[in-house]
Amino acid sequence: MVSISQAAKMTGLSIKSIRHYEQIGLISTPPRSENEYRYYPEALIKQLHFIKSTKDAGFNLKESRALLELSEDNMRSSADVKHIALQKITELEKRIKQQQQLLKSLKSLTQQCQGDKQASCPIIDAFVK
Amino acid sequence: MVSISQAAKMTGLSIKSIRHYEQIGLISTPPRSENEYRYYPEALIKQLHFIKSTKDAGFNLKESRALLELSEDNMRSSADVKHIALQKITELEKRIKQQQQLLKSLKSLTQQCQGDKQASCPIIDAFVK
DNA sequence: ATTGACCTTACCCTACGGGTAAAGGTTAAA
DNA sequence: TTTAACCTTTACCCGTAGGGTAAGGTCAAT
Repeated sequence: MVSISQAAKMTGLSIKSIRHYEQIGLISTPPRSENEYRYYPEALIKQLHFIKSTKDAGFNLKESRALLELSEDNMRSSADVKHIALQKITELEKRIKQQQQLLKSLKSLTQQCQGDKQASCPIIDAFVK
Repeated sequence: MVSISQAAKMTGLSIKSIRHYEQIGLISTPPRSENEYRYYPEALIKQLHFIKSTKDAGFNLKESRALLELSEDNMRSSADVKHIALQKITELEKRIKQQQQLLKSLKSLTQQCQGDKQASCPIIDAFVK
């Protein structure tokens, strides 16, 4: 009979997030006590743990949903899981490269900038062009 | 007398974005013709160009706003600009590191996964724990 | 006169909750 | 018994940076 705040503490999620996941149908509907308070049986805590893990691994809620469904599907093939992971890897690699590019040009501009009281600034100049 | 679609083409922004920037007060209010169509004088096109450049450099609209204000401030000190750039650099470095961590663990998990018809999958196992 | 391309406002949608309100429940101590 | 402290509920608005779409006004050419 764990309450939502206890579930939050146990899983590392916020109360807000837990209710949000319920609202979008990501997790099963928790039973309610007489006073309408949600409570969370084992199975639900496990779902929440799972979601937290996938989130920590960089997946968004849509991907977390797919992974959760796969995790609960005894007939799944590991190929399907691997596919999702590989997509995320590709995405991460692309994003990282982009950001490294940005970082590089930003660093270069910043090094050229005096950073003093003068108004002249190569960073601004680069954006005005 | 360039129209909004012409302004969009000239700057590489979307029409939607241009109207959005106006709505949030990021750029000056464009004058309207008799039929209420917006049109964009030189000065506005320059602002839009500037915003596009800062966006491309990885800044968000709040930061773009600050940079645009600095760019139009003759009394600015380049130190203020450099400060914003340095913050962004720190942020980018942090994000890149995080994502590299995620990428690493995801790659490791994925390599352990057979990716066949079997259900057993170390990726799922990692999330269940 | 009609078509197609353009413009307008207005509304809903995204992801992931944070913040807050207003209302009510539970528990333990004074 | 009351009170305080803490818990829960629903419900709304806020942020990012616009995308999508509807419904309608305008313009130039056919």
